[in-house]
Amino acid sequence: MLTIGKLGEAAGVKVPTIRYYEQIGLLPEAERSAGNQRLYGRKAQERLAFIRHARDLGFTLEAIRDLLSLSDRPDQSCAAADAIAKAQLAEVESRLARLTALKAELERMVVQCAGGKIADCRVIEVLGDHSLCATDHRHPETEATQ
Amino acid sequence: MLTIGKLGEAAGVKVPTIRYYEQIGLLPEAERSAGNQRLYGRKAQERLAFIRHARDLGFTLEAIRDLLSLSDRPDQSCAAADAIAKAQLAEVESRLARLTALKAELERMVVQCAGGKIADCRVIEVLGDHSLCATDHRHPETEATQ
DNA sequence: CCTAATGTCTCTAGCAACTATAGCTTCAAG
DNA sequence: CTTGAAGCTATAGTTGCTAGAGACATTAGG
Ligand SMILES: [Zn+2]
Ligand SMILES: [Zn+2]
Ligand SMILES: [Zn+2]
Ligand SMILES: [Zn+2]
Repeated sequence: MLTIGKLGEAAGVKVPTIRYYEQIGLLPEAERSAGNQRLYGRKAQERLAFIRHARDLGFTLEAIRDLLSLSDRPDQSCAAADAIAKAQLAEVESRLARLTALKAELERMVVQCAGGKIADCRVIEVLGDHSLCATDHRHPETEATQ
Repeated sequence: MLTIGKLGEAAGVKVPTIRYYEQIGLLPEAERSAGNQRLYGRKAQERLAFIRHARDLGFTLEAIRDLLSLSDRPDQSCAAADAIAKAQLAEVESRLARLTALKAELERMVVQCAGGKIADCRVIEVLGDHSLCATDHRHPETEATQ
């Protein structure tokens, strides 16, 4: 059995984060020692590694909660799990597209500035006027509504 | 002079967001009408457009605060402004690199799953074991939402 | 001129996913 | 046996908003 510190070290997760995961019900309540300290076995370790890995891949805690409860029912179809992964892939792809546009725009700004006074700074100028931009990089949420 | 609603419409910023920007000192306190409602002129409109555009390009409010105070001093060198833009570009580039690795890993997961029971699901399997991954996508830099 | 509908006001609380602090108790090494 | 690290709980802070409650202001229609 591991203490919370050892578990965190093993999984690459900070101690307060583990307690936070327990608090929100992502990890079950840990066993306690005689002195009221949390103790973890192999199962908890695997569960935390799963969470950590999914977080690294950008899944939200809500998605991870669903994936975990799916993984607890090995006999069922994996369609739901695959759908969550596909949604996450789509999310990553859309962020990638947006960031690519952002990068292009930022590069343009930075390259075009000759480096003089603020009054002539291309960075400041472009920030004040989107029509100087080459791409439409506006935020999806705000461009769709209103 | 515009009311807060008209200003928000013009700039593509929601009304509570404008009040929030004032509250945190990003926008100056607005003039008020006889009935205590906020009124905005051309200068405020430009400032808000600047903020909106910089947000769209992924700058933090803190960076925008600095950029705004720089843009208020047109005689000074623009080196500081350029540095902020370059830092933002670097940030975007590093997020792009990470997201690219994530995308590859998610694609692999999704493609490899044959779609049967959870017990055989490649998605669940890979999430539980990073050593099944082809790339090292770890190290979670702050996953800012954009 | 009155009324109804919308717009605006302040204030508070909530969202994700942690992170940090304070003030304790428990544990392990020397 | 003492000391310092590690653990405990509870609360508050982070970023950039967003949502709600309950009251006041403004505007369009009849
Ligand atoms: Zn410049
Ligand atoms: Zn632009
Ligand atoms: Zn599957
Ligand atoms: Zn991995």
